[in-house]
Amino acid sequence: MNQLMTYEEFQNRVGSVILTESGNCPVTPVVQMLQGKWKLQIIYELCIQSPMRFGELKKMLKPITNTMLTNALKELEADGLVHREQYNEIPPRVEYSLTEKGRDLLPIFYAISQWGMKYIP
Amino acid sequence: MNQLMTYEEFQNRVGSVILTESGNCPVTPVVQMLQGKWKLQIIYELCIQSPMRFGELKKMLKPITNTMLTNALKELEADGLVHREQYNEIPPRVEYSLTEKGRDLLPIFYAISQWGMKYIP
DNA sequence: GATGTCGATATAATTATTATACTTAGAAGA
DNA sequence: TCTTCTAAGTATAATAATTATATCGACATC
Repeated sequence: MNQLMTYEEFQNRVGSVILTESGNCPVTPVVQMLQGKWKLQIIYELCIQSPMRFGELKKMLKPITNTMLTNALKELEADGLVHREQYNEIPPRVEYSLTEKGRDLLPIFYAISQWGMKYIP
Repeated sequence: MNQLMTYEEFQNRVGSVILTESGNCPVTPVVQMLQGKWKLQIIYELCIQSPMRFGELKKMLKPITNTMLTNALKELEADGLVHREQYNEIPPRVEYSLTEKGRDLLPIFYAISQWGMKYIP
């Protein structure tokens, strides 16, 4: 079982438990990492445009609060998905961008958007 | 823009806003539909094995509570992703399975598992 | 001076999730 | 008969996550 497994192989094997080389589930921890009301949406915005300032992200995710955006970005940075670049200007400027690890989540959004294209009216 | 868009086309276009034919975002509503601490994990379990009884699901998702499993399954059913089949026996037996709409989420889990294979130690 | 900017932080109020106990109708065992 | 057990929930209260609102800091502009 490796990362070159095709979708057809995945389909055939998903009936049994799929594990990484070290015996872990490759799905559950990722789902947990992306858990939280805003994380996926933040990452998707950064897929569309990157880098993005704090205020731009806030505008795109409109009803989000400062608290949640700050906390989510901190956790995404801690997980290595997002890079934070701070410029020492007044008023402050902070830019967020996806790391390679974060950009590698793009296929997930492709799959989501394919589903959405099919089922969202 | 249609659902036959390849991943390469998606990659090239994700820099601009991607929309369904009716002008909606095909990602955000799906993300919101799958929001909540347990929904993705429940669907993944049902990808692995289906149908599954309430108690089996509960065992697989171990620390989940009755309340959350019940509520999440109700919402997944309301969204047409999960089918609930109740048998009038004592003690009761209720089996949950994925609908076609639910099974079509499988590519999302494939993408997630590919990422997990690459990044989870 | 007074006001505005931007990326936060602080606090309290509201939801979401968890923990615990309980319900149901009958089967099986004592 | 009477108690115990089952499976799929429901009811209630406690805890955690999210939201609403106000504020900070250092400087620029009015």
